[in-house]
Amino acid sequence: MTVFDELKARGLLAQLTDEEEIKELINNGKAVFYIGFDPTADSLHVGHFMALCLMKRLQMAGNKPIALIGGGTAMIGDPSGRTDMRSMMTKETIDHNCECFKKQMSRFIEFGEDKAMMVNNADWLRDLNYIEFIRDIGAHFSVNRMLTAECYKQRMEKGLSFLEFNYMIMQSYDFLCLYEKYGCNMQFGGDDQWSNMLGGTELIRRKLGKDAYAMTITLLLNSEGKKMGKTQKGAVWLDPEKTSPYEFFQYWRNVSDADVIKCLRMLTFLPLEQIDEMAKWEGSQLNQAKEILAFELTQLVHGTEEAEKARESARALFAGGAQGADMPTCALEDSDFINGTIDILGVLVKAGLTASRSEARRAVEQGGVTVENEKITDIKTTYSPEVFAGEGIMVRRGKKNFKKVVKN
RNA sequence: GGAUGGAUUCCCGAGUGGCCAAAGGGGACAGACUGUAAAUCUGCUGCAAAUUGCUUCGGUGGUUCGAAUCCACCUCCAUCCA
Repeated sequence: MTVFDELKARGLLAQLTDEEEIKELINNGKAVFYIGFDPTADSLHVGHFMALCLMKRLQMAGNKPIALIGGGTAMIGDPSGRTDMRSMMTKETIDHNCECFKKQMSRFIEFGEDKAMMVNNADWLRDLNYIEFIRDIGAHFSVNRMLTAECYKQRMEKGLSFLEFNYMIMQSYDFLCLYEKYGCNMQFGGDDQWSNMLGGTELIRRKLGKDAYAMTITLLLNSEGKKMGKTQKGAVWLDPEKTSPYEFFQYWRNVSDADVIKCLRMLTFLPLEQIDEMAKWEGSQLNQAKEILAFELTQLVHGTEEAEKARESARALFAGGAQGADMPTCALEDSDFINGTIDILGVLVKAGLTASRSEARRAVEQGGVTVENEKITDIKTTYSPEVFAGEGIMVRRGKKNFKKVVKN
């Protein structure tokens, strides 16, 4: 199966400028392509992960990837797919985030001579001369056309600043620069980037009279049409400090039935035949598919060892087997004890299982708190330091939030 | 620059002097049922030393016994006119 066919079969392809031409290029390893990542946070998340996987797949087929970090474009903020303006980030924050991105990306993609390349558009965007730029580049853009672009339409109601309006031009200019410097003839990105990407191919045509191509990846939406990889706490990060391997595992372990197969196809490297086989599973059997999904992804992101640990912990907790040694743990200090005891509310807050004592109180009152598999019903329950000695105790809020609490 | 409308809790949105920690909906969280899924039902949703106290309705001052609500100024947003 060719790369192109595989991508298609996995449902990764959304929109393409020229299917035949792109197929030809990537199947024969003739593409030099780039994907842009705006450093809007200090860690990559699942959305980026899909793009990185795509890079990897294409690299394996002999194509040359360029990872572009948007140290320049992040100064503006992409209005695509947003209903409100992004908050402005300082240069320092952006630069810090760029560094974080670089580190994380190197774990997935091999960079170096004849391998993948990493560039930062801050290098050419931040020092642009305004007048020169708008004469050279701005002249090729029609405001009328731009306003009809989907990414701006959404913002026509809520308001769009001139700053953000320029984002498309910057991204188009990136493509032009990469084309000229490195012969980059293709751009990939999320489906919400489509109009920005078209801006680039068009700019190259107008400016240089050459053809360049663009292709978007399907956005990973759940069955309710919401972007996956987001929780109420925020994104599911790839940084183990921000989203622990266990939490990461659990996120995928908990996707709904309707989404498992799609996720397996789009995110994992498992052979399609194997996934097709799983697609036949029904009912509770799908639970196994979820574990496979969670394991595969955790392995890709955090390595085999962490993936196994996460799987063991999860099995232990939910299947009621032996307690996993790698449970998320929280240690109490002497100062957490008042008059030699700590109450259940204090334990919950300290363990990060609830945000406040009020919330902890509610959780207990509603019968959602369990300590060492015994339901706690009295909010006045207290514990002395000895209880936490050695292995510590298992505190649980709700079905899926566990923490082992020990004392130093 | 001018005119008008607006800013309320995680989000949408009601509230135009005390009965307001603030209706209703969504979401989140917890319980039941299940398969760590979905759907459904129930509870719950500012903080705390918890029949009470404290902080919150864009910001700062003011009027009043009492302000989310009235007044002044400021900030931001939308629409129309330039």
